[in-house]
Amino acid sequence: MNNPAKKIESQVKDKGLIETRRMEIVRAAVDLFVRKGFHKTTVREIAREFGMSVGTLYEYIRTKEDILFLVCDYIHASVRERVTPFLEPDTSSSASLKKAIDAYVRIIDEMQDYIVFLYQETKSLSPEDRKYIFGAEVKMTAIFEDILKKGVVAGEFDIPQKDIHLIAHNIMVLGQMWALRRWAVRKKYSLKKYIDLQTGFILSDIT
Amino acid sequence: MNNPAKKIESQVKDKGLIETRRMEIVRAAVDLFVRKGFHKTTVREIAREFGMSVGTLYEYIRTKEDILFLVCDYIHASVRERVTPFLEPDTSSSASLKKAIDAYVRIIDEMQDYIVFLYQETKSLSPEDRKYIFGAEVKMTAIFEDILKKGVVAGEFDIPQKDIHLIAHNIMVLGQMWALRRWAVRKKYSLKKYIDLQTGFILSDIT
Amino acid sequence: MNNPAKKIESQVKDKGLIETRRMEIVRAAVDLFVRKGFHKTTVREIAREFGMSVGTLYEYIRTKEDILFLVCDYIHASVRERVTPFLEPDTSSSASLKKAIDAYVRIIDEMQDYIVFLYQETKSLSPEDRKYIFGAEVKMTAIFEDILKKGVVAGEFDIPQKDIHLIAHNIMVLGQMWALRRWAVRKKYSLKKYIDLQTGFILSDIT
Amino acid sequence: MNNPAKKIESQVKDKGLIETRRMEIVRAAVDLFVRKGFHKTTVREIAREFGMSVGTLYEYIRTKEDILFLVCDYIHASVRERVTPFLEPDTSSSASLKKAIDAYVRIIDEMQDYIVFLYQETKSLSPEDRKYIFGAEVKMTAIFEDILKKGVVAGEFDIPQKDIHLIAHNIMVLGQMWALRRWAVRKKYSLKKYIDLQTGFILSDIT
DNA sequence: AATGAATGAGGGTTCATTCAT
DNA sequence: CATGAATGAACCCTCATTCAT
Repeated sequence: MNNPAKKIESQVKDKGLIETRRMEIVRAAVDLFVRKGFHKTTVREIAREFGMSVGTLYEYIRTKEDILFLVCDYIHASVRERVTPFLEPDTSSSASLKKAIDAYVRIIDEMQDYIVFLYQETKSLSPEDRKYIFGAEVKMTAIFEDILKKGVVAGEFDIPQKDIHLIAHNIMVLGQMWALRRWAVRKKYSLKKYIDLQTGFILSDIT
Repeated sequence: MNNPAKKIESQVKDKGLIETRRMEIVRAAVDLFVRKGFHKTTVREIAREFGMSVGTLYEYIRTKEDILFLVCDYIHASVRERVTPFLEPDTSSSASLKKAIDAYVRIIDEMQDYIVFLYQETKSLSPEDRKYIFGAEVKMTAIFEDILKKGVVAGEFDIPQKDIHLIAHNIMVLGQMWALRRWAVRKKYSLKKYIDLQTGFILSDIT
Repeated sequence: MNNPAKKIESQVKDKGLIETRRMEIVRAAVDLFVRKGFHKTTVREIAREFGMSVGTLYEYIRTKEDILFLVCDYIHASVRERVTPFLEPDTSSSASLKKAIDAYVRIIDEMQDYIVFLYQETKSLSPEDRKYIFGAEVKMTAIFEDILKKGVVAGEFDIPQKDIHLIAHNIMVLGQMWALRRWAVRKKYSLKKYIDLQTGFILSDIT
Repeated sequence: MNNPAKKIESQVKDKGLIETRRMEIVRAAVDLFVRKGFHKTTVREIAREFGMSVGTLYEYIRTKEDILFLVCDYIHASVRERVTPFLEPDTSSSASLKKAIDAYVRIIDEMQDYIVFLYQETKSLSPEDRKYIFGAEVKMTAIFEDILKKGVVAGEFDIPQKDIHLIAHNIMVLGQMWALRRWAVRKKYSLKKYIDLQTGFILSDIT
């Protein structure tokens, strides 16, 4: 999928195999982590899910926290990867924005457990890894910043240069909110309704 | 401060003493939790900070998770308690709302570590306790719903009945975002600027 | 017995209890270590021998290496303690020396397994602890240096000042040799014969 | 170099190759062992140093302990091999002895780390292997016994038949002491001075 | 003959909780 | 009510050895 900047050491030499196995590890771990939390998931459980022995698991990582990093990175990359196809310019800037927000929130809807997990366990990463993950969040935010900027240039959006950053963050948060506050928001609003309303609010802020 | 609906069992009979001691426990635990996370904080450490023995600590709680619950409850109660004084009706509904948001975000700013903690560790609570904590969040949200409703009744705000709920949540989130995304938002905006901008967006949505 | 300069941290507060328990730990560990070697002895085994749980064991030490240190210290202290009574000045310097060597070698004979162990496992100590243990060896050597010096002062021994140190070491080694090379030396010499011969050699060097 | 009496099984048929490879293994392992100790050195590390895979390594040995045996044997053989050239009879028995001791201690000085290692890790060998290594020590001791016996026969040394054995051991120990007690002895004596003094003591015992 | 990924038993250590005093 | 020593299950991780390729 992607190649984390951070290099995790491995006993195994075959690069391709490392890639494959790590993907398997992530897939095994992510659901366990989401269901039980990072701390309550055992390395043994991951290995079992992974379908291999603990020993083999440790051939591909150094510590349990490496798995957490791999998982966090995977989630972020997945979101970005899945949003990307919906980012081609549309008939108008607001159409582009609408489409992007729509795709983004729908993807979050599908990955809600993962998003919640990300919010909760990022803090268990080492400062260094945490920084890397924040970097991924920044990149994601930049996607919306770009659309907004283009809209301003096109004369379609009316936003002071300085506020663009904040609105991009607001869009990010509005998406995450669908996952983080699902216990409340879902009771009253369907996904479609939620997207419509929130998109409306954003557009009213910038036009 | 407040009396958690949920009754945590205790070996001790004296109700007043229970109250006092639990407050001490919370104060000892909260900083430890915030600094190191729930899982990485040991009961021993809490007892040491608490100034009493582990044995005594366990006279007032049943499990480590009880402490987590107590702490979560305490944080929530603190926010609500500190916001309340700023809720008296002002000259206009929008003035009331502005004042409430301002107070709310400023309090979050002061308690940012606690807010972040809440987001991260609530999941470690038992489903029952988690529900209780969500209830507290609902109550908090209701504060903003009330103000919005009053503004609608007063003819000052123009919001479909159904959207009020969402906007109240948006306000809640805008506050928490100041804590949760501080690593990004703070680089560009001062607290005052942030409040001004976000309040502006909310008002533009409802007037 | 003695109070190691080095303070090993403990979870337990009662100083007396620490002393008692550590003595029990040492006694449990020493035979296991001697029989199986340090690395092949499990902390679990020590605990079982100790008659308590692993948890309890770890209340009194920090790491397995702490046990090794305790054991090494104990062995050294035992030898010194048991030699001391035989160190009162006798009718002549050579009588004193003979008595001291005799006592020393006989004690080594009784503690031979321990002595061999000391030679083999000291290297597993941290540099700091190793230095401490060497210090004990130096003190022991000083006992013989003292006797030799007194004999020189008394005009009974004829040794250049500079050589005293080496002869003291030779005496130390002659004792340890009885333990370290028992597989060879014992086949040919009884303990008494060994002591007589070696004492003779030492005396012929210095008179 | 030499051919251990003990036959270590091997998957490989080619005898010459076995010999060569085992020599490489020893050379790879010996420094690792000396530096980190037997238990703290992993087979993986040895293979890496050896420049081949673990699999290949295991073609030439059965267990990690086989490597230890090979290394111990190698060290012993090295000492004996290097001492041998200095064993031709000299003008007199005491000249021969002096030359032998001098060579022996100098070689120990050069191989001090190895000697210390031998003392510390021999116990990790199987009883059978240990016996073999002791045999090597016996052979080495016999070298000095021979010189002493010749001196007695020549009428140059005056030692009761029975004591020869012990003196030979004393010479062995005096050499090893230079390595084992280097932390103490070296502070006061140069190698040359040490040899002179100790040789003097030995000669005074036997003439 | 050479490789190196796979194995899994077992090691040291931690820590929430209990209970005798 | 208070204490803190005792417990032991459970955790993360290592590493000698094997075996399919």
